[in-house]
Amino acid sequence: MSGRLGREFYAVGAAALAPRLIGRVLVRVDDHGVRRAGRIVEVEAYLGVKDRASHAFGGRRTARNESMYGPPGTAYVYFTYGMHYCMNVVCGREGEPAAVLLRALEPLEGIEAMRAVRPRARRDEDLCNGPGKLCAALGIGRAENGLDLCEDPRLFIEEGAAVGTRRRGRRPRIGLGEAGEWKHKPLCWFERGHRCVSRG
DNA sequence: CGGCCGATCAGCT
DNA sequence: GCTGATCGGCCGA
Repeated sequence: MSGRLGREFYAVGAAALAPRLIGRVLVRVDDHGVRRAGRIVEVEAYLGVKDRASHAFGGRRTARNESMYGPPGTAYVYFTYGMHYCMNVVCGREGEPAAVLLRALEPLEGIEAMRAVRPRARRDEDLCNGPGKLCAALGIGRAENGLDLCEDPRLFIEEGAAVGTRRRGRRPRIGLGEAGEWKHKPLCWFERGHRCVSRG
């Protein structure tokens, strides 16, 4: 049993936090008190107002991305493509909208509960190998947007075991449109060779 | 395995 | 009216 990550862990820039999240464990305690958890194996950093690929580019602030402006350790969950949710961990200083997108998990606990809500995923490694999939599997949606990962009993991240540099890969972020120079910056980190990474 | 496409809505022009 | 930090079904090689 390992402890919950605290405020100071999240109070760094997105490019510093992102690789440190690899190997940690995202925990969701659902309405029935059932724990669903997964080891973080793929993340992306969104650096803030200067990052053209970020929802907060240029200081953009709307109802959707409001939680990006909250304190470090806030969950930023947004709705996209008319049907999927994606979860970010807000980081840096409060008021500066930086965040790390959680892209893939290795399912560890509550796998039956995950299967129940994602019946089409045949193999365990297909339950959480994408940002929309992991939110669906863990039951993370609109109601979880803005939760404080440092305090809330329903959603938090445990220390787990950080993955060392040798076992980490790094590449450009996935799924961006034309974000200029920002499209190609290597701001996606993943655990090398892990079967649950969304793309090799 | 890779490419195309539809689902469906918030935000922007 | 178009695009998107996506997914899964269907198609062809």
